[in-house]
Amino acid sequence: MSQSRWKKFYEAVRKVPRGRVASYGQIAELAGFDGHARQVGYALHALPAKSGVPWHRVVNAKGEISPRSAGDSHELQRRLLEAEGVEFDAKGRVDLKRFRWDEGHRNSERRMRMQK
DNA sequence: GCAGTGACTAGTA
DNA sequence: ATACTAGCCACTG
Repeated sequence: MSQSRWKKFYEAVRKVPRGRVASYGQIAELAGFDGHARQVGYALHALPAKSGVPWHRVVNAKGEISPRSAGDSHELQRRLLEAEGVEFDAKGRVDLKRFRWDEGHRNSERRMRMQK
């Protein structure tokens, strides 16, 4: 089944640390399917709620919670993220400069220091 | 196999 | 800054 393909995405999502977010493209790249950002979204869409995958840490490239075609999961997503300490601006976007997760996260600390 | 669809992105206007 | 466009590619009917 195609699930095995999505499993890679799920594993990648699981790597995102608490209190951080990653973009769909980032997840795809991390999973070894660079450029398949859309499929990440599709995979998460088909993801069972009880899978244990922190899907709520995945946002689009703008740091925004991508609009769903249906459902209220976007509200849940925001609640879960705020519960982890992720802040949203007035437009409902995450401050990527502070919360975007970098694989190398080499500049994380530097950013922390420079952080406005 | 073709056409429509989408929880995306990077470009362009 | 926002709005629209064209690539993108796997899934579905």
